[in-house]
Amino acid sequence: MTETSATAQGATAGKPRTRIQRRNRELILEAALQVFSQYGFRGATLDQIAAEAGLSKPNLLYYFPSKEAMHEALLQTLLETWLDPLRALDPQGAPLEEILAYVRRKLELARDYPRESRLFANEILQGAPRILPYLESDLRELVAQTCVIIRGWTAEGRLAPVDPVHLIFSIWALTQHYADFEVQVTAVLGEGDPFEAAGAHLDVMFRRMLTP
Amino acid sequence: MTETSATAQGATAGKPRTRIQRRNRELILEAALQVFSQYGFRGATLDQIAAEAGLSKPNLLYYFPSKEAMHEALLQTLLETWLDPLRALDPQGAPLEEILAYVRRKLELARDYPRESRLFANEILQGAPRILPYLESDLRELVAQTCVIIRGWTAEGRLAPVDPVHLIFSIWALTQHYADFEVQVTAVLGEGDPFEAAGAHLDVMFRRMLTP
DNA sequence: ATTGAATTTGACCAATCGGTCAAAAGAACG
DNA sequence: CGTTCTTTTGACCGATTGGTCAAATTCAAT
Repeated sequence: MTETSATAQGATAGKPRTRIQRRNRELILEAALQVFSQYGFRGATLDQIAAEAGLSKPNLLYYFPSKEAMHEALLQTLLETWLDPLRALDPQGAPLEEILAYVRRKLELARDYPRESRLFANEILQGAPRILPYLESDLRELVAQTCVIIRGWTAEGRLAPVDPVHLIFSIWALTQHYADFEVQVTAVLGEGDPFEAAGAHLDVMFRRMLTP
Repeated sequence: MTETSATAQGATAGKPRTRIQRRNRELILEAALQVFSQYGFRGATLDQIAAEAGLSKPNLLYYFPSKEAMHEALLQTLLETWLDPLRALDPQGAPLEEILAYVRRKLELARDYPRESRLFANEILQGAPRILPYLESDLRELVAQTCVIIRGWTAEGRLAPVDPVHLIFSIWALTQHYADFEVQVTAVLGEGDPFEAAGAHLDVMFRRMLTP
């Protein structure tokens, strides 16, 4: 009672309860990802997302209070999973193999979740208005920790001397490029999966760069 | 006479004649670059561009027939200058130094014209609807030619064996990353110019990668 | 100063934007 | 079956979108 707005009760706060809620939220987020990743937040429209999801516009707003809420939901789940591979770097492991595994995992992400990569790219291009605080706190801290690990490896002579931060930037740039600039890559390369050749290329390159 | 629309006569077709036309077209393109590079074509609005340029919206449309015309004008001048450095690769030069010079020049472009880089990134992210034909023809051809040069160098043993196309992709990815993801880079790095350290880093990395 | 062209703008337009709401339609359960 | 809660939607809202247009202003050259 009290004040029940038109919004789904279980949808906004707490987890979705019924299976139809789960299904439709999934449908909407999938469609929103498709549209946001291509046109960015401002360039995307609710009508587009609604059409893509096969739902009516008011129905979208029954599950999410606003366009921004959809975007935030996507960014949140993205950030959670996006940087996990970096956290998986094991200081005890073999340095070169650890980094190569990270590169491989990151390239897999670009191949399997290119839209998520583009969603992130769009957000950054627009000045990261919604995730800047996160970048300056959590991400920055995570990078700093990883740099300690890398510096340790180089100090032990198990890794060629490298600027650790820019090494990380390099990995991000090289792997995400194949997702974010996929159109350009395939336009230049023609048909065929670019990721296989890219994987081999990156493996060789990083091996040369980092072998002591 | 005949049919003079409200559009500037010398502005649409041919080069701008009066200095006030030159100045205002410049003002508009500058503002349009600012807005388009941040929000992409769909996310940008004429009111935003008008405000940025300090002109009224109808005045914008006096110099350009449409929003799309502004975007096209920007993309065209961009494409002309963007790939010149690649054309400057000299098959007679020292392979490693030629490539390093290209990397340096590309990084300078990212530092001095980050908005142009982001404009391009936005266009690609949206599926390159306006420049795909160019990518599939001119760019593809240029890359193919460059690959011949690189393959020649490796065949002569003056360059470590590399997949030439993916080497080019790597250069693009690494240099443009500092322009397109500038917000993220500075968020992680804190204040200070990232380009100096990036330049040193890339120099070392590519030297290791490509020294036979 | 006057004229004729170039430039600027306020008012306006149809279409689309994100979002609201009451009412209809569908499920769930006795 | 009827009832209650959930889900869906058509109609609608004010604001903003890209773009038009006639009138007003400024400019350049006599």
